Amino acid sequence: MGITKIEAYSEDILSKAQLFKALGHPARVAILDFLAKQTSCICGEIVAELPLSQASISRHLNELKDAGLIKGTISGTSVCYCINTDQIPQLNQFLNQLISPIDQTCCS
Amino acid sequence: MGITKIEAYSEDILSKAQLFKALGHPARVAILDFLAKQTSCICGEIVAELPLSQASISRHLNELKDAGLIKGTISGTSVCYCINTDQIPQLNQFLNQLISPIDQTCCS
DNA sequence: TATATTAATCGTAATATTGCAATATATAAA
DNA sequence: TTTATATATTGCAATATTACGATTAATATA
Repeated sequence: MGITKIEAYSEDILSKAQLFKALGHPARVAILDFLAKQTSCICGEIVAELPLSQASISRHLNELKDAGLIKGTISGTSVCYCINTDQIPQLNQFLNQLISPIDQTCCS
Repeated sequence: MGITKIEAYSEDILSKAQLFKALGHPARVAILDFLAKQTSCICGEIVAELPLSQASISRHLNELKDAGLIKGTISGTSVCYCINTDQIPQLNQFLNQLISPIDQTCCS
């Protein structure tokens, strides 16, 4: 999506931005939302759930996996996807830091 | 970034995806990180802080503003930007829901 | 008024994303 | 072994994003 000067930012910033980016598409939010309500999941069910082709969903699943937001294991002809919670606290912490009490005297 | 079938998702999903998308760039994460440490801020200081041109930063600030993640008021020749915390809880809640205890029997 | 300062906007080039159709791959079942 | 089922991958075409330089707009100051 255009040229990003990734070399100029800290690992920490880049890591968060990448995770948020992976979350920055309705299909992927919907997939995670769906997975959060399941104990396990097969890709096919997601295809039935979302208004996208199987190929598109496969791509989104792959992006989520690359970002470390889901993990999957192959079982027979189906693949089981689950949410990988490892990265979530990092994002929650960042968001909480944004809320943290500051004296907003200028823009309010 | 390609054609997204936004009309097919719920408002709730779209809203979250849009916020995450706005957070999905290192420059914008860095801007928010910087703003979180200030009580007030002038755009010029951000320009000095980041490895981007003034024009690029102005665009990122505008995107953050459009997303409702910052708010700004013009004061003299400078503009004061602050974090708008209104949307944050929505994201925190979503992330927490992803972590929420589920019986992951399949992918572990 | 003229000049300096600050931030927004415009134009353009490079690159990334999205979606679908078609195809490939792999396992299960007949 | 053949066929069916399920998921992944590839190859476009359309569109969005990013960054920068140059310019513009607006205010402050001399």
